[in-house]
Amino acid sequence: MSDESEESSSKSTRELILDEALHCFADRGYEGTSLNDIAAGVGIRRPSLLHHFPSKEALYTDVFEMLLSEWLEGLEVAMSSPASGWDKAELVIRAGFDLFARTPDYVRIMRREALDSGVHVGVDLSGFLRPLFDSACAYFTSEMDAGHFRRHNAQHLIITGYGAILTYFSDAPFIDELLNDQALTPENVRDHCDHVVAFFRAALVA
Amino acid sequence: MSDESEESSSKSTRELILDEALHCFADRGYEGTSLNDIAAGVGIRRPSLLHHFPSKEALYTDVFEMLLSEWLEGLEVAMSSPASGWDKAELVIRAGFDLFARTPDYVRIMRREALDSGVHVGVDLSGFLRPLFDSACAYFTSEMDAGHFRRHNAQHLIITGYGAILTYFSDAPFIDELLNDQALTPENVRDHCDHVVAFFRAALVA
DNA sequence: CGCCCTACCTACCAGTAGGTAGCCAGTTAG
DNA sequence: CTAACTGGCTACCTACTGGTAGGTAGGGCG
Repeated sequence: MSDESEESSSKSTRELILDEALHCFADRGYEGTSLNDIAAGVGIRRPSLLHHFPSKEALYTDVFEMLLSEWLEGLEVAMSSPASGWDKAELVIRAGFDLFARTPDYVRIMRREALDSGVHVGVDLSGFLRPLFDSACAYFTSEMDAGHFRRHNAQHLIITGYGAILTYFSDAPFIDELLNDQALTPENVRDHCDHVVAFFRAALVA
Repeated sequence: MSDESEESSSKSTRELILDEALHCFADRGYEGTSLNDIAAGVGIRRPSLLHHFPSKEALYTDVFEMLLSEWLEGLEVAMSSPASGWDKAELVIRAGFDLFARTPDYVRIMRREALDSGVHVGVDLSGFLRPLFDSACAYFTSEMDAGHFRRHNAQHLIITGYGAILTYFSDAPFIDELLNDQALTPENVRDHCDHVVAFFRAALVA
């Protein structure tokens, strides 16, 4: 906390605002977050915040584009790996877990956006993600055609995986309560990742 | 629509308010929904709405208790079935799909509540669901001990299933865009249910 | 020195939120 | 017939929202 809220020296005010906004929007949603909340978290007044961003919506859009660029980068790297067969699927799953564990706030914002069907964000969310989705579909389809994976509908498969993986991070507070444990500790994330990998392997690899 | 917003004869105003509130809260969240929105949807003014419910929070809590009682009833019936082995697991999955397909608004409210870690609702969410969770855990553990299912960590397994199934309904608007199709048509729900059943069967049954 | 610019501030705006007070029509009970 | 209750309404309150206007301290620079 101390190196986040006070060190104006290392991070610019603009970056501090983006960080705080990310956290607030993830925690309480777009409507539940006021510009006063964000400004107070940074230690400035609302008008000063609006000096750096023209409007609440623009700030949110900037936060969301930060998210998309980080996700696209992280996932494309894993998905373009030269591995094949189950190795590649496992690599992508583990890369996703690493990525999401590093940025759980992003996951929660994405979830909220999916629930709101992209009302707040100006960018075309599904347009951004469809290339990833299509390439994953193509991969699974070709691997199933080659007989490396059991036959499943590739689109349904990816949606199932998307839900299974993202939920662990987006619903972490709820899972905490259900398990009486911290879902997002490194060892619990690793355990759950291992489980998901083993589960999907059992379902896909004959 | 017509038999929902106007038929004061068949449904009491109180019930009409609960229905409209359910829909609004599911669609735009607690903070994103104003009492004016709900009242307008029912065709009355805000003060008249507050004649039936003492406050926004009380209204929300009532909606949520409606949800919980319906879910508990629906799922407990399926889970207490005398079936065993994979048959019972499939029965519960299909019951869940039926239940969620019938009440997608409930799913979205539950998702929002999990994201907000139960800030708005007075009831103890995880306390309500823990019995279901524990009994599901016990079931899978005993089936795995008996060698009917492949060995997985039961808690992780259920969280994975919870995420995989709920997401299809909570993120339906987003999935619509991704697939260029309506996720919640009866045939698409059935297709996805069949996929999830086959997928989990492949993962669990040796 | 004056000039501009950045980054902050206080004070204010209009609009809207949730909630309350009190009035009024219709129905029902005594 | 009247009293009480129900379920609406208008009018109002306070608190807070996103956003703007205008002012100021201080740094860099010709």
